[in-house]
Amino acid sequence: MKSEIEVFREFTRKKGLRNTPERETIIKEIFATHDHFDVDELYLRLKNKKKKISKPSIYRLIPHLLESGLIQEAYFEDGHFHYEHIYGHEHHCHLRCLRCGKTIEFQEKPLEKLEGKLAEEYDFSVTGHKLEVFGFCPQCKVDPHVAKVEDAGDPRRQR
Amino acid sequence: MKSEIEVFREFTRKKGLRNTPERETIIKEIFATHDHFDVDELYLRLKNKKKKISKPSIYRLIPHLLESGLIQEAYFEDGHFHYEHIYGHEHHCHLRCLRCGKTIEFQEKPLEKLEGKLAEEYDFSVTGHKLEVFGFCPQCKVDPHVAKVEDAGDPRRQR
DNA sequence: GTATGTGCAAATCATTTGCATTCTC
DNA sequence: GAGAATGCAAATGATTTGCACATAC
Repeated sequence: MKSEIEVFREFTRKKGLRNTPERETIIKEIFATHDHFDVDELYLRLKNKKKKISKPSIYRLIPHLLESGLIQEAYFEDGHFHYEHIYGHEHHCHLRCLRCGKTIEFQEKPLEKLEGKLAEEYDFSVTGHKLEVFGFCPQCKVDPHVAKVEDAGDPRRQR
Repeated sequence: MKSEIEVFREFTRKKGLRNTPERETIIKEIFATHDHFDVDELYLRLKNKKKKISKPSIYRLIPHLLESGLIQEAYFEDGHFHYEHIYGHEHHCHLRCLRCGKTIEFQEKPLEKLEGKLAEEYDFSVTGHKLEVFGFCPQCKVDPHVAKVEDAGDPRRQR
């Protein structure tokens, strides 16, 4: 199986883009953990490792990583997107509490049948999907009608 | 079936929130069309109708509408969320082009089995879901490797 | 050699917040 | 009458952009 770096090199070659050491450093860092990441956190991780990468370089790379299929948006929280790398890894979906914002990951059977149907019907080349299921977590559903809980914060706070 | 206004009144009563004419005006406007909406567009629609509603009032209402199940995030594009009202309407999912951002709505069979399983497994009270399928549209997949198309813009531009 | 990428600083712009006032319950 | 909600103006903070320089192809 090709490494993520190789996949990206191929992608840039095909698209007439350029690969750079900065980009490879960012990609390696993204794939260095199994966790989600967001731009700021990724920037800090790189900074801690004494890599001199600017935030704009990260922001400018993300659309390419999305398009190349290496990463995917996972969810939007705390005012910004969180991403997950999907190349070579099981992709997971998210169960989120509408009240406190708590997020749980779960695996679900691939929606391959649906993807195939959509590909045919709309003539799309389908590459993946994102599924979020909403509801109320055990704590928040207990008494969903109390005016004030020790608010864990709005699911959509900040920015 | 209760009207959306009634649903919201009940919600505020149960939660110890307050209902106001401004909020009812906003809710009515949201349900006045079948389309998606975003905050700015909604604000302008109200403005055109000579309703004096401020943007912060809309922003402050949205978390309540999400929690009450009247609306749901549809997708994030052009730097902000787009919402859809789901109360009393068929909810639809989205098929999006990773290249040009084109978005197509489609109906899918309810993922009820999955929702039930998640509810049980995680003790959640599940209220809905959001499914986005990604890929490349007929135009963009034709020659996905050309460096430049008459860019319809980045899917994730602006902010 | 040319066009693309980088870092920096400044600009954007959606969203949030402080505050004085108004209004629901 | 107390606590919420409103509008306004100002603040916040993620993302984008202009620019001069560096560098991949």
